[in-house]
Amino acid sequence: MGVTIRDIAKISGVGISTVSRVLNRSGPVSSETREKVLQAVQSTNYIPNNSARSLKTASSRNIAILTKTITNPFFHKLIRIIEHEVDLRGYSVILQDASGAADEIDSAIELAQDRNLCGVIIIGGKFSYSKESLVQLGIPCVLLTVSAGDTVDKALYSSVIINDEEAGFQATKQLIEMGHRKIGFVYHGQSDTAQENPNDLRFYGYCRALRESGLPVDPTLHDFGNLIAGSGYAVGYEAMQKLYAANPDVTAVFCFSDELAIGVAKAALSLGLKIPDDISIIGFDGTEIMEYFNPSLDTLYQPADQMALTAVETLFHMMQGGESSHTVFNAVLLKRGSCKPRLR
Amino acid sequence: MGVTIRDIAKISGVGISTVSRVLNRSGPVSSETREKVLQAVQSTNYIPNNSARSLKTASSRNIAILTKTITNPFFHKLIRIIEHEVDLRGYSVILQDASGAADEIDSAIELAQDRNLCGVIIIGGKFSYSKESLVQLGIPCVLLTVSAGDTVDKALYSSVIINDEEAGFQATKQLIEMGHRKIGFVYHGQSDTAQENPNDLRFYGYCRALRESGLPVDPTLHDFGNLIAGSGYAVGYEAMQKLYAANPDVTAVFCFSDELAIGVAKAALSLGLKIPDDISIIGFDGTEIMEYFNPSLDTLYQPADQMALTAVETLFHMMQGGESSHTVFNAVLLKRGSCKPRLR
DNA sequence: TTGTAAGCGTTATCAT
DNA sequence: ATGATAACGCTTACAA
Repeated sequence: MGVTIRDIAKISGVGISTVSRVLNRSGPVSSETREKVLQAVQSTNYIPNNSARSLKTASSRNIAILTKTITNPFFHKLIRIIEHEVDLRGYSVILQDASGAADEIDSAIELAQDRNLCGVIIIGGKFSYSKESLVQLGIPCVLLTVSAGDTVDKALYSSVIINDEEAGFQATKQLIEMGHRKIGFVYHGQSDTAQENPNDLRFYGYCRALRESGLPVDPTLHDFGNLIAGSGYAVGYEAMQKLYAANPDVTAVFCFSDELAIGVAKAALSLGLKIPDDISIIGFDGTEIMEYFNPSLDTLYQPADQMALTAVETLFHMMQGGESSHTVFNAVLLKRGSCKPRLR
Repeated sequence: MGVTIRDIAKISGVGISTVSRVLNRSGPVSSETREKVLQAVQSTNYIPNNSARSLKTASSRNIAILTKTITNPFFHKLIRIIEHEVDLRGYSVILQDASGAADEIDSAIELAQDRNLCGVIIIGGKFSYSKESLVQLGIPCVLLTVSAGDTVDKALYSSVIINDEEAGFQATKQLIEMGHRKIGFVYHGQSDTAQENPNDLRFYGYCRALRESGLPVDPTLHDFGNLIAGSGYAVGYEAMQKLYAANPDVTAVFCFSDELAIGVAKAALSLGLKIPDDISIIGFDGTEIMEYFNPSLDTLYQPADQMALTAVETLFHMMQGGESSHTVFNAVLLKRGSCKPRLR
């Protein structure tokens, strides 16, 4: 169908290996010859076939983004930036939603081998990583927004995360300092795995802040039983309804994500509560919608751009044989007025 | 590195073509032999190399999603569903943001050849399509949410769109029937291309409704000059500020997207206007956030699931040699109470 | 029903 | 500095 390297060789009157050398700068070529070849490439619109190259070099110039909770707007932001950065480097992004897969790392392994992937960035989710699976994966892997925990050798993968526990602590502490005593925490429920995940970590931060202030960790403030399977908005909405039913005297809610926070806020407003007069709300992620919501909502900003960029840089570093690395960013509290000191 | 078809052949004591036949059901194999081969595949965890297959068959089992305005939440929804459907069919999705590219169809052509793509779904944007480029692309192509217009042979591509003009007409007409006379329209500005695009089409619908009711098409109600380059939220916010400054007596706004509508709503609220008492607002897309915004906002729902599914089905139909097709869905007005009859 | 062998379009090794 | 030529792992005639 298309024009091949052989055509270019023929047209420019050189051998195919010379063409290859020109295209890949993989060897010495006289500037004269180089010109002729480049001419031919131009005039024919020649584009090297990546499958052939991939077959030969066992490297496809494809990296995959693997994700579970693909509905989260914050993840969209990450994906968008990753795609851009990867594109800049001449690679393509394969998007793979692992929501369905029981063991998503396995689907990554399969994809990696099948598609000659050069690397994988895994976003979010509660993945069950193990030394074995990471080794079997066989290609550089960066975990973004999650960590594999201390049980796995840190050299086997890289990670880019936020200081989840500390951020959860700070948000809660701030609410406490504002005089709040009944502080709800809305998240996706504590996980049963031994894995560290943002969900649990932020919860631990929440608990630590309460404990340090001598406040009880009251299950009715964070455990709402089974919630509907739906978007973060819907989950947050339902959680807030249950929270309020169990604790009409709740005065503040800290939410695991902005998505949940909006659901919580909407439910609060529907219950006739005023934000921040009756109830203070803090979200997590720092997505733009939080500013445009009515009223604007406080949120812990995660530097999505930097995190995504770091993930890509780290991945390419590893792809070039570099060491793995583990970066932790700090969340920044953006105050928009949805939190207010509690008057006695 | 990995185990190859030759290994499987050796292990199961057959020829490699037999293995291939088993794996692809591409020829007769005795069930006995088949078993042996399958055994070997199982025990070795053999995964065929897609690059080799792709090189040989000139088909990569990859399809690409090309998009410009990748920030739009409605597009995220489409992408998510497409990815899922494509995955179900054993193919992978390459995500390509063409925001930067001057001529995005060119980057599609390059990608198509380079990556042996099997098909492309192009979402949104104002692409400059031409017969030539579509022909040169050489692979099945589905335009989602946009059309190439009447100048291009409909056989060269498929499309899945919404009835933009009619929906714009209906939304505006409803506002008129509610008694509104000064109705703003916030969109991304009329394009200069000859291309049909949703932006212009909804605007035409807006104009038609006004004309049919004998109302003037007042530029100060839809032309806000140069707006900041930012998210839809930010653009909507600024547009509403300008709209109100020029027309303090505006009583309704129809927005091209939900994203814009939220920016518009936020600006209106900041200006001290009450929704819907002082101003009625309608968005477009039917994204979930419209329900959770405070107050909930009316929107023209686009059936994202059906549209994405249809796009994938159409693409695969074409990939199997089928004809192109052009599907138009109808937008449905979801009333949430952000529009109210205007009292004289 | 099965195996042999010839490519697919590259890259890379080796002579020249 | 350049050009044959042998892989890479697979599919697919064609032979057996």
